[in-house]
Amino acid sequence: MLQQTPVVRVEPAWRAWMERWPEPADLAAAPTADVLRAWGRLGYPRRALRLQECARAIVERHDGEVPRGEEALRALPGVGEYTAAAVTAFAHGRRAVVVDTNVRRVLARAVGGVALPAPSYTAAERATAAAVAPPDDDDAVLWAAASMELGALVCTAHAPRCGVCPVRDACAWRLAGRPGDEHAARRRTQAWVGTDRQARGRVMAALRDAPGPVPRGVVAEVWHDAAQLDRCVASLVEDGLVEQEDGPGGVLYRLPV
DNA sequence: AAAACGTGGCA
DNA sequence: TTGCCAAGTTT
Repeated sequence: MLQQTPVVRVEPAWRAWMERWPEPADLAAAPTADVLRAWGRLGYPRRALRLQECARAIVERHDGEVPRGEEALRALPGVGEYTAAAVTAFAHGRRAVVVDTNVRRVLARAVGGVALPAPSYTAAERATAAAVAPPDDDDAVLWAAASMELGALVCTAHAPRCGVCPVRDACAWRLAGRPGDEHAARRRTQAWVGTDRQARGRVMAALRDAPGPVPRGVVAEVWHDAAQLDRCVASLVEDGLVEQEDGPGGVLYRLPV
C-alpha cells in the first residue's frame, strides 16, 4: 500500500484492511472484487491484485506464514528490493539495507551533498546505503527506521528543517550551503489528463462503484475517446483487473470474482 | 533501462 | 493553475 503512496493516505485503509483480513489466508480466500473495492482510491490497483497474489503465494508456498529472508520475500508477487528489505528489518528484526525515497534523499544530501537524488536508483546509491548501515541487526533496524523518519519528517523534499536536524553538522549538503538542484536531471513530470492512466482509473472507479456487472455502454460514458477506452479496457482485462462477460443485452464488464 | 502504472495534497 | 511528489515494482 505504501508503494508510491503517502503514509497519511494509507493508514486508515490499512487499519480497515487488517481488521477485515488479518492473516494472509484471509486475504487469499477473499473475492478479488472485494479486495479491489477495499483498495478504493489508493491508486495503482495492480498493487491490490499483487497483494492478494502475494497472500495466496504465502499460503501455498509458505504455509500461510510470511517467509523470512530477502530472497524468499522477493520471490513473492509485488515484493521488490525495498519491500523485502523493509519486512526483513521491521517485521523480522534482521539487518537489511532499507532504501526508500526518503532514505535516498537523506543520503543524497548528507553524503552526496546534493539537493535531490537522481531520477532512478543507482548502484552507487545502493553501495552508499550498504556502507552506512550498521552491521548489527538491532542497530541496522534502528538505522533503517531512523533514516526513513528523518527523510519523512525533517529532511523533506521541500523546506527541509535543517535547524532541527540531528546530523546537520555532518551534512555535506548543508555544509555546501544547500545548493539547488537545477543542474540535476529531473524526472519528466508524469502526464495525467487524457492519459491511459486516467482512463483506466475512470473505468476502475465505475466498476468499483457499481454493485455488479456494468454494461459496455455505461462504461463508455466515463471516457470521451472510444478507441482509447477500448484499448484501456483491454489492458485492464489483460492485467486481471477487469473481466468481461457476455449477457443477453450485450457485453458486460465487472471486477474479477 | 526507460516507461507504465493512480490518486490527492500542497505550494 | 500547474507541477511536484509520495514507505516502488514490473516489463
